Amino acid sequence: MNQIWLFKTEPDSFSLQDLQRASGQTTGWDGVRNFQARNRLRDEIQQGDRVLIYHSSCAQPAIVGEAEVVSAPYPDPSQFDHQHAGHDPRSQPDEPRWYQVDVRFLNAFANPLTLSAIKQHPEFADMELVIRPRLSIQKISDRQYQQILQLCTPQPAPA
DNA sequence: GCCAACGTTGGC
DNA sequence: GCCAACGTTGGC
Repeated sequence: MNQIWLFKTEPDSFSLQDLQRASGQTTGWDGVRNFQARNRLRDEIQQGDRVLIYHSSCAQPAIVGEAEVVSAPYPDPSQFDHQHAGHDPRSQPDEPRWYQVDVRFLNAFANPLTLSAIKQHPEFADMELVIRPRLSIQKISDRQYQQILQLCTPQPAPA
């Protein structure tokens, strides 16, 4: 059974549109440097899982679209790259500290679901986005996912 | 740009 | 293993 996740990204660094334009509409989701998020990437995420993409630290924080996990977890290569901001001197190739997966673009929502809208909906009160906003890899329940999809789909035009 | 919340580090 | 200091995140 595939799980649904929410990945946060700062659109100034890497946006959903960047993913859409990427080669094969796919990118390695590198740069996660938080242990709980790492544990989920390494131990729980599976190929085929669904990913909601969330834009943070921007004018309109919102869930903006969807992607799909298209690889198994593997060590984040940037941790070994001395030129890279994600370099971690404590990582050894035989004992990597940080992991990533590859994600492929699926779609951009016609109506992005803004954080302020999420906070206005009582049924989202237990979302990790609300109660643990700093965690960068979040779990989404099936029920939450269905509600999010409904809110992100264009509403029929008034008659 | 501010600042509150929170994760990580390191001395003891 | 505690906890103070420090760094980072991210909404506003």
